[in-house]
Amino acid sequence: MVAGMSSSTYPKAPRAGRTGRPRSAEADAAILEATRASLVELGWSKLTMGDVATRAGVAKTTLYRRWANKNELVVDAVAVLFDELELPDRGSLAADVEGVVLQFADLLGQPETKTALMGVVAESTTDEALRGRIRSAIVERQKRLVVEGRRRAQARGELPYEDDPRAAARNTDLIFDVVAGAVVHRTLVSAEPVDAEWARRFTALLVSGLSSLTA
Amino acid sequence: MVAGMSSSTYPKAPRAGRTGRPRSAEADAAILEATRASLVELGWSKLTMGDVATRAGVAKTTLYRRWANKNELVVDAVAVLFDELELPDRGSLAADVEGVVLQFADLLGQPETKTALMGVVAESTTDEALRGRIRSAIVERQKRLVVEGRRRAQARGELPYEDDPRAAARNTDLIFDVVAGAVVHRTLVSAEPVDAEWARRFTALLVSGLSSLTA
DNA sequence: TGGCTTTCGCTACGAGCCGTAGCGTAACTG
DNA sequence: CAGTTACGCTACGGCTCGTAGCGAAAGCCA
Repeated sequence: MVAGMSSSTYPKAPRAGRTGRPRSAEADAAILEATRASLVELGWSKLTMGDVATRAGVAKTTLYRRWANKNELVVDAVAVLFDELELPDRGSLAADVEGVVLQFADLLGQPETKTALMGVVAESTTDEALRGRIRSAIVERQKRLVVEGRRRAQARGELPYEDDPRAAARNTDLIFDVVAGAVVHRTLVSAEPVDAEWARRFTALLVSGLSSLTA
Repeated sequence: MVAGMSSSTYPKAPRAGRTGRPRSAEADAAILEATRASLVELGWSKLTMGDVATRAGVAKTTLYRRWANKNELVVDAVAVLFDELELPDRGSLAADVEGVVLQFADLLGQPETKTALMGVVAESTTDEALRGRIRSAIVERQKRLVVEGRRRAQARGELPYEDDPRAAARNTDLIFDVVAGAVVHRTLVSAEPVDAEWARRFTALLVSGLSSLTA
């Protein structure tokens, strides 16, 4: 847990003034927890604001004081789960890749994570604001894992240094999309498990390319 | 257009008997077309059965005679779009990969495709039957592109032959998840364009591995 | 041709959810 | 204490869902 910056930044910020009764932090936590629980049981389309309110032991109006709609609520409810991702130094580039792949797969193995992630992505295809929210809350944060992994590999001499910062950024984006995309596709579209053996074979492909598959 | 086997296999099959008024083929086409149009304008969550019926010039009850719910309808409406994917021989493994990546990116560039694909995937995380429907209608069909591409590359001497059929199948699945996953993630999650330059760099990474990125 | 079967468009309906308004009460500030 | 804001609760109009029932249309078969 490094970041922790998931402060209570609602879409609907409380009035700038400082007086009056403050919003209940317990209600915040209860609502987000109830949202995750409801996602697990009901899935994306059958999740209702009324059900979340009931589970959280909170009035429905309290939800609407904080979030304007279902999409905003679910993004916030799930974003904190991604904060758990870490990248401890496992000694080699391949070991680092394998480790983060398995870690990400565990995260996507949780029903609320995969349901919510795909749901908000689907909505974001017709909602520009939501797209930006996903990018800042999830995508940009996770890229740090790639940056860190490359930096270590370069220090070990496993990868060449990249002088042009723009090219380095492009490579970071590319690697991120390949790693995250493969795990997401394997887990959610192909609906096959990401186990240690798959992680090992994927890492070999990523590090050495197609010709390495039968080696 | 090779397959074409997207015959009118409704979830709700007409009564096995052969007598009586047949279902209107024009209505079928109009409904599926209206579904795609509605996806573009309204997105996944705001698409309603009544709206689709109105657009198609058809009674709402006619929809429910064919499809039990929104998920089934959308899967069928979008599945045919994937039939357009081809894999012409472009002379080399790299060229074949680049070609199919750009082709797949074009497909995902259509609003109805990305909205529908992510929407049904999200629903499939809590719907086993829908998951199977996606696998058979989309995943398994597209894998043929990978099989064909590998076969050609082996014939050219670009890739070694694989004796063990089980290992070959595992490699096919792996490559499929990496290619499709990267394109989907780049397009929908990172929300960045898949252009010719990205396709070229992705192909280099896939064929030769991480160390090739700065070459 | 007539009889049988199934689909069609149409209308109507109960049920459920959405998002908001209004009220009295609770909590915190100066 | 007065002022301000959040809270729980109730109620509401509006929309969508999925189904039922009707008469008419469109096929098949004797």
